[in-house]
Amino acid sequence: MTDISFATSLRTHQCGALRVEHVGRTVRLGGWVHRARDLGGLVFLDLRDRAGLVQVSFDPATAGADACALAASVGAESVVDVEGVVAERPAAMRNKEMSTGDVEIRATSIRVVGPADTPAIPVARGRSEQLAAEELRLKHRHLDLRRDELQRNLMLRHRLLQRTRRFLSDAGFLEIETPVLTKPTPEGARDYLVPSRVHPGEFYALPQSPQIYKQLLMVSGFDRYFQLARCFRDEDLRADRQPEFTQIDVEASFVTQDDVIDVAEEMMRTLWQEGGSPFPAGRVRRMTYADAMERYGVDRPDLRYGLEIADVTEAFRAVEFPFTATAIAAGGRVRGIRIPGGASLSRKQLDEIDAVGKSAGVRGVLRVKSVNGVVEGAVGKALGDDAASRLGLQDGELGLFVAGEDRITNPALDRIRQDVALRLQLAPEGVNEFVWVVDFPMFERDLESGTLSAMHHPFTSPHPDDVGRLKNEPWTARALAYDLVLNGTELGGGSIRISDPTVQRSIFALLGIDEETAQSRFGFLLEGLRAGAPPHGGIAFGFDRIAMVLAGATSLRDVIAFPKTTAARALFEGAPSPVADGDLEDLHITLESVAE
RNA sequence: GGGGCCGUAGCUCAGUUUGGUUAGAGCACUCGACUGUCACUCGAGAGGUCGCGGGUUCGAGCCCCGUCGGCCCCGCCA
Repeated sequence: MTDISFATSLRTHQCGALRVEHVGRTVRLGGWVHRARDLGGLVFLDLRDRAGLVQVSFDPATAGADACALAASVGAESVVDVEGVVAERPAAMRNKEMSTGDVEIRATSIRVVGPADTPAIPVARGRSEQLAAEELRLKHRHLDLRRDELQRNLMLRHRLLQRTRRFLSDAGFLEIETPVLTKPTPEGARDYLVPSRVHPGEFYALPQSPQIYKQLLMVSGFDRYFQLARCFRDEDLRADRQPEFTQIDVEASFVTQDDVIDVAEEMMRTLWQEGGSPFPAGRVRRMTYADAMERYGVDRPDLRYGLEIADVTEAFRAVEFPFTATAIAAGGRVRGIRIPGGASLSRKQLDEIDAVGKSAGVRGVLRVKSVNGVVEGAVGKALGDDAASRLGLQDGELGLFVAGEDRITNPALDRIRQDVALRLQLAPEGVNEFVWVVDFPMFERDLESGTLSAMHHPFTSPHPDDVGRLKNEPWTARALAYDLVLNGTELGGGSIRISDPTVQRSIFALLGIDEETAQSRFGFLLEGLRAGAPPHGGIAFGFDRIAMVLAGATSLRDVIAFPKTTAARALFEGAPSPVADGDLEDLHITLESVAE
């Protein structure tokens, strides 16, 4: 790191940056009063800035009685201007828990330059004291952001942003900004709409992603593009979902899937290094979507632990066993996971796991224990003496099986698998298991209506081997689409795009978008593709999620300076809020009564 | 749209099971004492629309209905 001077006209050093090497220097500091200790004659203030804490001592002999009195009376979180001398602390008075704990400032003067009200929520907190309720922390965000944890998170976020820019810029990618006021897209998530004042009845939309713009930049010849793009989606929120969020948006021309994956993987490796978290050596493994669904029941498998899904349909096929018979007869399968050491799960825990399965849609979870090579109970009776081997159960293993169609059992097995891993603490600490999931299907098919929708987005190129399937069985066609998954969380995804306007039209047709609709919604893209489009593709990463993972946070709110609540409210600034009638008139908007 | 948990002093919580005198504790705050503390210590004090509205009851922080807000999850998020 380069040595930056934080000295200004009003201070010589940062509080938290003082060390033994500064001993003897006369310093002037500005900072927040973190905590005060008034011993009567002596007064100690812990002074805080973004670099950390430093102890300032006030002795009547050096600072004078007035300065001591002022130091004793200044309220927590006030900003003070202190002058003094850096002194080495006697051995017995050092504080090993402070990075500045070998020194203190012997103050000669103090001024209160920013007096503070008693803080609504505490900033300085004792070791065992609870954090204030998140509602209050969001309401008084300026105070909450003073806490060490959030300071560190936002400083990490800054470093990750800079590292991303440097990595991509060094790799020849150009940072190009795209509009925030853009065109509504009926596909995908709900748009945030912005009314136009000069065009009555017409609206802009905030972008869900810069997808079409970045493709047009490829058409324009900008080869390699990136953007730390703000995106907006008006959908219900979760701990890992905010209505506005930041994507690392990347697109490149004359590339294949492997080219995109190579760059993206190297970028992730760089960011994990910046975040100080281990990134596995060598190439990130790849798994097909079909494989992920078969072995883990999801398209974003957590590979920190085993518990792979096994198909035991054959063991039950010729057996009269009510739990499985109807499912098999209906063309379903019997699948489940085998848990080494699963015998330690209590009856109550197994009932809870059963409830997890049921809430995910299966009729129940079959529990099978192998003890001394023998499977007891109804399953043992039905399958016979070799039940354990037919189910692949090692001695002492517990099998949890469900029966039915894959589309039901996959999500159930996924949840059961995660639930068991959590109970048995199977995911090792500090381990990062990355995996590229590739060969996603082109489409999702609604079973009732038979309509197709794009799995990734409607500009995704079909897999060259599956183009022939588009005509008669498009729902079996794979796409050139890929996701990067870490420990069961999707970090980002992308695809090779369609660069041939004819292909794009045929995909629109499959999605039920007729020529006229395609023209009105995506005309500018189609026109671009007709103007000579290079083969291109890209990827987008959820930057906030990456920051969250690397900060060790459990909520996106802890890595965003001013986040929204789960109801998409901003408690600090109070948005959204009603506006004056006149403002609405200008926008040609009349409200229906919202009073009710 | 649905399910779950939560809302009592500035903050964190107890009190709600089984309705009953004046709603408690720790921290913070105010005042006082204290010259080596570092979550300083000690003494005293102040501080409450029990989220809000309605209902049941002789009586509601506690029971019922509604509502607002926060968090977690399902649906949703091309």
